[in-house]
Amino acid sequence: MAATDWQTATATLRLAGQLVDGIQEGLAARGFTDIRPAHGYLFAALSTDMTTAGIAVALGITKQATAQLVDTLVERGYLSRQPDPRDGRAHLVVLTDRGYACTQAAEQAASDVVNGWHDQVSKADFARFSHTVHTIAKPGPLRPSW
Amino acid sequence: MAATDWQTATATLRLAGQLVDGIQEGLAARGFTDIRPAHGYLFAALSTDMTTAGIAVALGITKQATAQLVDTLVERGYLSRQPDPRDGRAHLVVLTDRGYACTQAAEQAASDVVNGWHDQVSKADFARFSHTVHTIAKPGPLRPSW
DNA sequence: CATAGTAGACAAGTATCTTGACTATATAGA
DNA sequence: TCTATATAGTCAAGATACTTGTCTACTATG
Repeated sequence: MAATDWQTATATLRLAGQLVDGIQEGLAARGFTDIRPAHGYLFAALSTDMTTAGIAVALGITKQATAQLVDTLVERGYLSRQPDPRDGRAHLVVLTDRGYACTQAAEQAASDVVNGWHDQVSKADFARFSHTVHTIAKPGPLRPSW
Repeated sequence: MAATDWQTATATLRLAGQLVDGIQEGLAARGFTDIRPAHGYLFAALSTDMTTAGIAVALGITKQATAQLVDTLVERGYLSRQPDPRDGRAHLVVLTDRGYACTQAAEQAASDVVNGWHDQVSKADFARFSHTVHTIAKPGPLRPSW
């Protein structure tokens, strides 16, 4: 029996929810208990030498919301703000060692979850699934699902 | 080049986010502009003759949070509360006509998004994708991704 | 050098949850 | 039947993750 589009949609949403929960649990198991999913999305958007405004664009949220998340992560020792040598108004947001360790742990936790998927279907099915997801998920900001 | 597990994970999260955004836009296009994703999750959890407490279990959130969402949807004309003939403490939450129309619109909007996926890959790839998603997404509450 | 644009901070408000405490009703056991 | 316990729902307060609006300091353009 073929699944309806609606069933495919809800299964996709459940899968994403379970992935987020799995990453969250994996981070907690690795000692990062003060990180929430929203912080993970920020980490994922972070590349080198980004300003708050740049992160806001990458995340698709406002500068103010970004600044609040960055504030929290600076307080908790995951990020620091450095003056931008090329712009007196701006600060560059950089990962601390702890922040880098956290991103590594998050990637491992995500990998563990995806490996669990791998074990439930054939190698060929998983490869097709992965390929299809990459094909149909448009590039763009990685944001919370609301 | 095979994608890493991390890339598969992030693509899955982007896909889910785009699905939620698409449903949201589809609902707005059909005239339901005062519905938010959290309300959609509640609609999805709703079957006939459910109490607030039952919905809370189905959604995986507290009774209080459920009651607040139901309050909002009653105010906006999507739901009504009826006394439960079998339990003097309880109220049955039922869809109004408008609420039913909204769930239909949401399913159509979701279907439109999934059809967009369909068009980007072969029929066989989509069928495998759909099957794999159903296999690896564990049953359980359909909740927001954080 | 004047003007317009951008980075970020400050303040207030909204949506979606949480925990804790409470009332009213239901149910199960002595 | 009476009592103890569990459950449905409400009220209140607080946390998190956003929003809009406003403002200052600095940059860039012409």
